[in-house]
Amino acid sequence: MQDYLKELNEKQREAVLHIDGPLMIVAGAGSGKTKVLTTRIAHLMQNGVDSFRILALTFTNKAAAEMKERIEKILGNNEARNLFIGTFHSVFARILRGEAHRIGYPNNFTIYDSDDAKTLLKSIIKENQLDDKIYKPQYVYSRISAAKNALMSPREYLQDQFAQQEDARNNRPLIGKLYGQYAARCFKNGAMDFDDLLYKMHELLAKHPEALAKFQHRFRYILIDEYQDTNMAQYQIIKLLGAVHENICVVGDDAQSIYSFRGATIENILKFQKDYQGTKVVKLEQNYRSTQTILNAANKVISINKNQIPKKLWTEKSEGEQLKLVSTLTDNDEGRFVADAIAENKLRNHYRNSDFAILYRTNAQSRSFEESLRKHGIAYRIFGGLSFYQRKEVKDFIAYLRIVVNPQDEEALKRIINYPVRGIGKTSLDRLTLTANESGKTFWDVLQDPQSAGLKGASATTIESFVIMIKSFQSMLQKKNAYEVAFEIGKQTGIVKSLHIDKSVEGMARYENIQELLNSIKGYTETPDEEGELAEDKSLGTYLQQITLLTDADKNGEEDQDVVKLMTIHAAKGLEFQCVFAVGLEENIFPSAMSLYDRESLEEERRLFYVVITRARERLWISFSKNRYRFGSLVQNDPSRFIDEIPTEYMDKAFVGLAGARSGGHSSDNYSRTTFQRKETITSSGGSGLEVKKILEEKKKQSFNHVPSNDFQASDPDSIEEGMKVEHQKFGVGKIEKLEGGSHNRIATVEFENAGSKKIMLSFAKLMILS
DNA sequence: CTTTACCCACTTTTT
DNA sequence: GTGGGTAAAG
Repeated sequence: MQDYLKELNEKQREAVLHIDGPLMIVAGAGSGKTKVLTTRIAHLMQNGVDSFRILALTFTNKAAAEMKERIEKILGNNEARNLFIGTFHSVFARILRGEAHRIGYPNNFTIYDSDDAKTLLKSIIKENQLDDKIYKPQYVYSRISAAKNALMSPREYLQDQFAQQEDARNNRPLIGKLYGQYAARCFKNGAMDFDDLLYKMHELLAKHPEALAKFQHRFRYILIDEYQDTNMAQYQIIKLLGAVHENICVVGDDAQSIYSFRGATIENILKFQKDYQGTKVVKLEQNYRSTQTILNAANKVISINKNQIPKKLWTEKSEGEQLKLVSTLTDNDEGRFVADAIAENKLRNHYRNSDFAILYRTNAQSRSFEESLRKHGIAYRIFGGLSFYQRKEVKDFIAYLRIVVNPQDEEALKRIINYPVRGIGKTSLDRLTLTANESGKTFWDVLQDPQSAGLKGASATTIESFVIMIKSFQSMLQKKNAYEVAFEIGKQTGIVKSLHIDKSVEGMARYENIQELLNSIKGYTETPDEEGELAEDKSLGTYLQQITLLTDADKNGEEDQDVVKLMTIHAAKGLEFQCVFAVGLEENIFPSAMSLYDRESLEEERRLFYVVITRARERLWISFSKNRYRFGSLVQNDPSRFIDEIPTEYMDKAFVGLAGARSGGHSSDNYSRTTFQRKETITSSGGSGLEVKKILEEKKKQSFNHVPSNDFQASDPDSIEEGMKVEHQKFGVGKIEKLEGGSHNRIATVEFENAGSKKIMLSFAKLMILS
C-alpha cells in the first residue's frame, strides 16, 4: 500500500480508492475533507490518470492554492502543476478567455466586480428615469444575479410568472426590463460580471457542442469542494461537463451551507444521488479538530435544524475545557475582554497570537477589537472587507489599464475621463452618453468624434487630447510589457505625482497603494509562465481578469505571520484555530435582523453558528454585549437565542454579569451572574493620551487581575449578611454594603478594595466569607 | 466647470 | 461615523 493511504482512516480510504463513477463524500466539519480530496487526486495520478485531465473546483482561491500545495507534497514532484485547480469563477474566466469569441465576446473581455455592476445599473436606472430609491441598484443587482444563477435570460425573466409576480408584488415591475438593458450594455462594453462567468460558461457549453466536446474530453475527472454551496448554474455546468464519463466527485456538508443568499441550494447535494445512478456515498464523521465538549455543543445546536442529512460527529479527543460565555456592557468592553483574554491565555497557556481568531457576523463589528488589540500591542490582521483592488485610488488607476486593454469598457472610461480633473464635466458626459445610446455606438466611438455629440470649443479639444493619450497607451502595449505601460500611465496622467505631493496621512497611504499596485504588476509580468496552464499568457488582460477575482483573504505570503486573525464567520469557513472568540452573539446581529422571519434563513443562521463553533480546536468563547454602537448611536439587543441552544453543562458562565440579563420575557435559562460591569469613566474626559492609558490600565487591573486565594471556596449565599468581609474570584476582597431582594435573587452591593462598588447576585456569584 | 457644504442612508454574509 | 450624492456658490 502506498504511504499516503496509511494516514487515512477506513472511510477516508474508501473515498480515495474509488476511481471511476460518481462519488459523494458527506464530510462533517474537521473530518479531513481536504485531505481526502487531495489524496484522492494524488491517487488518481499514481494510477495513471493524466494530470492535465483533472479538474478541481473550489470556492476560494485560498482553498485552491492549499490543495495544489498539498498534492505537490504528497507526490513530491512537479506534476501537480498541470492540474486544473481553481475557483469556479477563475477557472471559467480562464476558459472563457480562450473561447469567448464563440459567444460574441472579445477574448480580452473585462470582468465587472459588483461595484462596477452597480454603477452601471445606476446609470441605466437613471436613463429610464426611474427613482433609484425604489429601484435601488443593490436590489436590482441582486434580482439580476438571482436570475443568472438560475440560468434565466432576460427574455425568460419577462416570461416567468413567478419572477414577474414577485416584482409586481414588490412594486418594482420593471426589473425585467432593466435586466435586459443591463445585459445588453455589458455585452456592448465587452464585460462580464461575476455571475456572467457562470452564466456565459453555461451558454458556451450548452450552445456550442464542439466546445462542450472539447472540455468533456479534457476533464476526465472532476472534483468539487464545498458542493453544498453550488447554485443552479454551477450545477448545470458540472452536469454538462461530466455527462459522458460521470467521474464526478463532490464533497460537501449540508450543515455548513451558508451561501443561499448567493443562490446556493442544498438541493444540489440532496439530489446528487438521484441524478447519478450508482453514486457511491461515503460519510466522514470522525472529527480530528475539536474537543469533545466543543463537538457536543455543535452537534446539539445543529440538531435543532429540520432539514439535514443525518450524521453525528465524534472524536477521540479528550473532553477539554467548557465553552466560556461572556457578557459585557458595551461593545468596547467586549473588545477589551477579548484582548485581555488573549493576553492572559498567551501567558498562561502558551499560545501564540496566531492561535487566536475573532469571528463576527458582519465586517462592521471589527472596530472595537482592532482598538483593544492595538492598545494591548497585540499584532492582528483583518481579513475581508475592502480588498486592495477595490480601494478607490487603485480602482481609478486600474480603470486606465482596463481602457487600454478594452476601450469598449464604458464604466472604466467614465471613471477616469475626468480623473485627474481635466475639465470634462457632467454636461459633456451626459451629451456623450445620450449620443452613444441613441446612435448605438459605443461610448468610446462617440469620444472619437465629440462634435457629433454637439460639443465644441474647449470641451471638444480636451476630449480629443484625452483620446490621443489613451491611444498612445494602447500602442505602447505592442512594444512594452504591462509594467512599463502602467508606469507610463502613472507618469503621463500625473496621478503618481499628485498623490506623491499629497502629504496627508490618507494621501501617503494612497501613494503607497499605487506603488504597491505597480509592484504587483511588475511581479506578475516577470514571473514566468506556469507549465500547462490553459490559454495562459502574461498580458495585461489576463492580469486584470485575475485581480478582479481576488479577495483580500487571498493575499498570500503573509500566512505564517504571528497575528490574531479577525474575520467574518463566512470568511472563516474551512479554517481552524486553537482558540476562537465568537463575538456579538445578539439578536438582530446574530441571528441577523434580516433572517428572523422565515425558518429557512433562520436555519441558515444556525448553520453559521455551527460553523463558528466548529472552527475551534481547544477553546471557545462566546460573547455578547448589552449595548452596542451602530451608526454612531447606542442600541440594545437581547442575547442571541442561539446561546440558549447550547446545553448549560458545556458552558462556563463565570464571565456573565448583570449586563447580560435579558430585558425581554422569554428567558428560559438563567445565566450565572457575577457582576461584570464597569462604568465608562474615560469616554469624553478630554484627558491626555497618557492619562487615558493609565486609567485603562487601572481598570484592567480592577476587573481581571485578582488571583483567588488557594483555599478559595464559595460560601453558602444564604449565610451572607450586611457588613461582612468577603472575597470574590475576580474582584478580590470587599465588604457587603447592602442586601436587597427576596430569597432566590438576593442582590448584594459590595464595596471592593480594588474593583470599586459592584452589584452581585448572590444565587450565582461565588463569594467566600472572610469575616 | 469645479469646489464646498450639507444631507442622507447605510450594515448581512462574497466570487 | 462615513461616504456618496446633490445643491449652491466660486
